[in-house]
Amino acid sequence: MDVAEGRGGLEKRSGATGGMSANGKPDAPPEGPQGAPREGLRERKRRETLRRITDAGIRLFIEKGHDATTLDDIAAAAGISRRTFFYYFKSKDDILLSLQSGLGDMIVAALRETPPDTRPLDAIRAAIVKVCATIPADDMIVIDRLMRSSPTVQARKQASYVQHEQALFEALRERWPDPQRETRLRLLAMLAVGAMRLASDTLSREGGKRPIIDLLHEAFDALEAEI
Amino acid sequence: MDVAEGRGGLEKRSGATGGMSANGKPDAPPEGPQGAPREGLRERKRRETLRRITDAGIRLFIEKGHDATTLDDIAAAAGISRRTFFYYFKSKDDILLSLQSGLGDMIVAALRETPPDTRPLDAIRAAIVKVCATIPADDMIVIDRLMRSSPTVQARKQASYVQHEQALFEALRERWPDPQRETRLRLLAMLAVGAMRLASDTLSREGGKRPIIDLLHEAFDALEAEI
DNA sequence: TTGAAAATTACACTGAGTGCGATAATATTT
DNA sequence: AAATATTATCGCACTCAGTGTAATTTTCAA
Repeated sequence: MDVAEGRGGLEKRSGATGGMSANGKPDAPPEGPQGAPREGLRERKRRETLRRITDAGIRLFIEKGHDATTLDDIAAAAGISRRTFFYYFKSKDDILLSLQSGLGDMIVAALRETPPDTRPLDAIRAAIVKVCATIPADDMIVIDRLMRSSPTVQARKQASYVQHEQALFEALRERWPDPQRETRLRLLAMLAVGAMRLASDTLSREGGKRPIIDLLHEAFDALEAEI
Repeated sequence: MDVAEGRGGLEKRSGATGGMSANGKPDAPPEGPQGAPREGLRERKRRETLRRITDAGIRLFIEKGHDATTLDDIAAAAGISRRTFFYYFKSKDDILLSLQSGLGDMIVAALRETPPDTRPLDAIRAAIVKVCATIPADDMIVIDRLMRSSPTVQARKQASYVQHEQALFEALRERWPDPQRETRLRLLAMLAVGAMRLASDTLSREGGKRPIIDLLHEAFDALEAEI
């Protein structure tokens, strides 16, 4: 019983990127032409199973703690075999990590959709705010708490911030390719990811008292004032 | 065979903090009064064993790769039982991580020994440079390469940077307690750790062509120019 | 010397993750 | 519709990391 109780949204997970992005099997649907892709039975089942695994995992992590939850528990609760679990996720930890790993790409995508004449830092801020706004605060807090309960997961989460920073930097450089400013862009990427970290930490520390958007703007304002 | 070959210093490891810093058993010697602490047989043996384990681990990681090296291999090569390994290290990965984890404390310590009238950023830079100067470049590169060969170790390494940042921030705040500047100190800690990361990455990428000190100053200069 | 503390070990156990191969479900082609 | 390919599911056996326990030996201190 490491992490227990937990209030709001839990049966209606939302911004889950899906599993196995780095593995090879799922996460690459047939993709019909366009308009009415039809989505196929297989697709639907796959996503349902993915969802069932994720929900079962999170529920059990909350109920019994991360370490005390075995893969057999999760598989049983999700109605699949232990072996099938590994068809969807590379590891137990990836249940939680998969909810975080898509962030980097989402931010980069949002950055690209930003008006052409925006200043770099404003563009980054807008992209991050836009992405974070789509994630329910309750989910964010629950996931964050669970991640803290396992050192390995926590470490991988922090490592993913480094990935985000790298991806962000590359996206920035692609858009503002002036070599003179490369260092500045690197600094901005650091700063932006730092602001995300600060906001996320504060959100968890406060238990969701203030909305993540406010915390993000606050962090950006504070750091921007010092630059 | 993930990571193979490896040139220079390997039998003469140096900046190893020792094991189990977070566990509970070793790493807390009886500590004689002062002057000639006498060091005791027990101490000496403990450190020798620690060294044997570390050297055996690193050698095997290089020879056969991180994953292909089992704890039995390491224990056998170090002349101890498998069970005794866990008396010295919490996990296989900690062999590598222990070489990194002491950095934070060393930097904080060096920061405290800095002249009283130094500017924060200069103090940080001096502290980091001082600590990094004590670590042989060859060791740094080998360790870094090994760490990259295991995703878990790599993640934990990056997580340790976050710890360093936090420790650094707290040390700074302790010395410049003005609440007005708290955000700036946080930014400086981010920046400093970022500079370390940049320098360390470049060192590995270049294979040690330029000394770490130069790279550090370069990174600090570049980032400082943008602030 | 004697008794406490620390170090070493064996043994047995849990649980994560993998390789292999079989079978069933879905999709695609003819 | 039947044949064929692809994908999903599963079981089994295996390796290996890591832990709990308890016994034994080595070092230290009184």
